[in-house]
Amino acid sequence: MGTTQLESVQEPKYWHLKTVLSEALDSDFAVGEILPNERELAARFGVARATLRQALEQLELEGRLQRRRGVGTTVAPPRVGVAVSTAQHEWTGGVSGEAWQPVDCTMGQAPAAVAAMLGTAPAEPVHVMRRIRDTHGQAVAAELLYVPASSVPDLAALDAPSGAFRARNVLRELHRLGLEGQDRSVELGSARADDAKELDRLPGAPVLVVTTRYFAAGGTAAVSVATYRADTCRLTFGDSGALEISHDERRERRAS
Amino acid sequence: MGTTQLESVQEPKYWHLKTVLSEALDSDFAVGEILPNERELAARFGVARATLRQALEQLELEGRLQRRRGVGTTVAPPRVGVAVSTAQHEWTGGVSGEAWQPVDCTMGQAPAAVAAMLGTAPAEPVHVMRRIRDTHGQAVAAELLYVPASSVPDLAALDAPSGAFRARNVLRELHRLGLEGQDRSVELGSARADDAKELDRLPGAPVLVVTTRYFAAGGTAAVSVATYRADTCRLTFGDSGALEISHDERRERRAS
DNA sequence: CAGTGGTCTAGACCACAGG
DNA sequence: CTGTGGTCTAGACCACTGG
Repeated sequence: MGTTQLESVQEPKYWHLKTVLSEALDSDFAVGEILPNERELAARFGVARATLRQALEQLELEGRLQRRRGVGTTVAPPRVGVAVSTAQHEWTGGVSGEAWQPVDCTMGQAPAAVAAMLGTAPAEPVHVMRRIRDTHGQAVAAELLYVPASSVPDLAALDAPSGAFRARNVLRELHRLGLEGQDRSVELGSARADDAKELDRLPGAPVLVVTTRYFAAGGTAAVSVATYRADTCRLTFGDSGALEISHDERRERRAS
Repeated sequence: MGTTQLESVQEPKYWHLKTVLSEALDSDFAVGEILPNERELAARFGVARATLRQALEQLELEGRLQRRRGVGTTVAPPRVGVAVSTAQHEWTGGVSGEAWQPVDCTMGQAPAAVAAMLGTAPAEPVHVMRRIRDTHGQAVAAELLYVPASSVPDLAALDAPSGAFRARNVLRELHRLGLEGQDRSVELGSARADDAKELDRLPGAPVLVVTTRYFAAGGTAAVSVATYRADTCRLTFGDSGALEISHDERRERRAS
């Protein structure tokens, strides 16, 4: 039977669907526009809702769509370039109220993996600081910063026991140490419940986990574990924090 | 310990399952060990296979599991740290046969977004080079390197029209230019069919897309789009390419 | 309240790896 | 060939958002 170039090779339906939807997004939809609901779309394409959802999930993973329960599916704006500076910006950021905003700071214990990086015993008390990073009014990252008590020995004992005030004091002490270098890694993860809440996502949402080791005074002074929303963020490194690639083409970079 | 009572809040089953499995992986399984098959596991936990799969997908996303059609589900080794050097290593890597291994090189046309970064017209001919990066005998990344013809004017016209030989010649010419700087971004993506094949994954598999702009001679000499397997890789930056974080840092952090 | 996306079920068949 | 994970279906109910 000379099947007339039927589409049904062995490409999964959801994959083909994703392609079709992707092209439709490029041509027929504007950023922020809401799509028909899932049942409607599934019916329109003649597939089960689960299959349609598989395609939508992929597109959301790629930052093309945004889905919110009770609301609907909207066309996502291009990913935001977020600078993960090679410099000391975020180190002092909490102090100057720049990118990172301290939320809380308590004494606690570092997870085993973090303790290993700090070179401390797992039971050694550390300051555990919570910081949030905003961009354009949107929370894009949640961080846990682990600072061994031994890194900031001069912290006044009469400090507030916790809270944003204490956070600023810890950061100030860290800043006085100076920063000799840092060491960073990026990997894919899924948001824990607490991070998800800060980032306004559901638990399990894909995130980029940036682990940074800060060196000062000949040792590891602190370790930061920052989780960035993978759907909306593009991490940028290096000199110019304004790389411009995404699903949308735009000239930038005038030879000024 | 048996099932206690207050487990049944409104935590999704797959989320709870994931937690249980994760702990089981830590305590009862060795790296490389194969798990019972999905139907068996689903029955054992009293859930539908689809629900069990949702938990497995999360664990695979976090690099804890590896699943292969026709084979089974195995416990994954810790993610391998892959250095995304801040230096010129990979620039010359293809020449010295270091990390990146050139596979092919043809004349072609850059995608619109890449052309924008190159500052060239979308129709301008560019060398499109394919490179693969291996670590411990495993392909961890596939790259497309776009080099405008104008960046390597001295390339002999009598070169091979394509292939790995031509790739090396283009890299040699690039190397002669010298490297003034670079600009990098990392974002989450899903593997295209061709990349997936090189990386021995299924299309749509999660990848970390590293886009690098190389500056030389006062302009953008080349653009690289490298896709790293997100399940097995942890990208490292900075001085020491040997960050030591092991796996998960689950931090339940329950407010009293 | 009605409508949305999120979760879950109990099946079915397919593509692939391996003996 | 058998057994595995991958895809797909047609339902159901739940949790959340908004008016």
